[in-house]
Amino acid sequence: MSRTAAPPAGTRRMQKQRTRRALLDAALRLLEHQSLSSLGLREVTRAAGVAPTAFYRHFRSTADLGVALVEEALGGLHGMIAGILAETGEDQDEERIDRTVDLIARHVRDHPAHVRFIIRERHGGVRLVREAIGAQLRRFAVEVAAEYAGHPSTRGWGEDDLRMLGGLYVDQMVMTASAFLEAAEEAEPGAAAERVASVARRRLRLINLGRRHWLD
Amino acid sequence: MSRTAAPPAGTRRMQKQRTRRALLDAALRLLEHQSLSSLGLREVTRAAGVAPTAFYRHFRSTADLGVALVEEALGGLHGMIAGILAETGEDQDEERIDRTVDLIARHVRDHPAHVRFIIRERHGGVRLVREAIGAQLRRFAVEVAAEYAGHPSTRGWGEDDLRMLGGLYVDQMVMTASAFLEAAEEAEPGAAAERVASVARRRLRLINLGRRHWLD
DNA sequence: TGTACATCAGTGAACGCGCGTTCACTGATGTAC
DNA sequence: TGTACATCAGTGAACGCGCGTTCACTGATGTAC
Repeated sequence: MSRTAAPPAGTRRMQKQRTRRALLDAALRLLEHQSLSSLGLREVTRAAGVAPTAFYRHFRSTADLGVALVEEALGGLHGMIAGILAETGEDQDEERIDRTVDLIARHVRDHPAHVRFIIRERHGGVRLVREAIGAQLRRFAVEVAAEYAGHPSTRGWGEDDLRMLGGLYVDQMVMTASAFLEAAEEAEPGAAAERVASVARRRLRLINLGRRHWLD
Repeated sequence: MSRTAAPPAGTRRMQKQRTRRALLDAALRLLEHQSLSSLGLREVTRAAGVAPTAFYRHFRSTADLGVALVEEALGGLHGMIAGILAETGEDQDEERIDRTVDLIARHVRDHPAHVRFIIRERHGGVRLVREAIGAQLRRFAVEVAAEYAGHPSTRGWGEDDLRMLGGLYVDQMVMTASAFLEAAEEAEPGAAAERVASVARRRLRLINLGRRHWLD
């Protein structure tokens, strides 16, 4: 182990990843109380503990960083949705509802900053980020629609109606996530979250009733 | 008509209102492409054609201006909702849906900047504005719930369920307004708007079906 | 293993610029008589 | 109606500050032999 021995391979790449992570984490923290369109490059690097110019080694702009956050926040979620829908059968609406709402609650609890970012920037002032989020949510809607396409409860539905249903479920999930986030800031977070969960379950129950009577 | 005659009463107040309007309009125009949390005071006064310091004669900050915009955008809408619900009877779901969706489409067409502002700042980075919007939307939800409380189709419903229903309708309307706004930016705005209207109508139809079977 | 050179993530100084806020002011409008 | 004073919406200069971006650099890591 001489002092001039070669360093372990990949050290440089790993260090770069660490700095990138620090930038993303700093941005997420700062975005709790402001919008992406007012997030400053110097602000982020200061919070991350690097020089302002280091930013450019990782992102071209804060908008570019925002697009990376969208991928990070939503890119890995596609499996999950299919998971819930596959695990519970067609005639277990209630169980599916409980699982879905629980999963959203847990996700918001575990990743509040990412969730807040998505909800805030979904209609925010940075076009590229708005479009990236929109594209991901449309993918979710298509996936949900595809899942229901094989179910007896939506037999005979047209393509358009299935896509309408998928979009309705996805929007409902996003609104539920948003409500859980707001609940966390109330006086009694636990009680507020339980109220949010109750409303979310009933909304889904009502939508499911509508789905089952769609072709009446 | 001497040159030193007294000016018409209220001239000063009217001129102040005109400047205030110019500031609000300039802000609305600038907010088409950015969020309130990145809107600058100097930016607004420049666009309004007044000195930066004139801003303080009207608002304490851009956040304060934002709260004024919320009141302007949503304050006058409370009558409209009750209007639709009162004009159409309980057994005219289809007509009520058509009227509602048409009214939203028209409102978005006539006041796109206000609608965009509300949708963008509903989850935006400025707390006071977020809370003002949330309070207004909760009022709408309560009003819709109160309207349905007297209807035979929701006889026997609990208070909680009625509020759940009101919130669901209001969220649906906001999402529809947002979709109309996005439609206006697509390649064929007319066709896109018709698609949005179609999806919105079917979503409301499905929710109405759920409502009618809630106590089955 | 050791050496010599190439790569490149992060640095620090410097720039011009627009920001929010303060202050004393101006001059038209409003009011009291 | 005319006069004298008060009010106050809008001005313009000045301030200190943080911004995004450029540039040449440093020194640890990577690579070829």
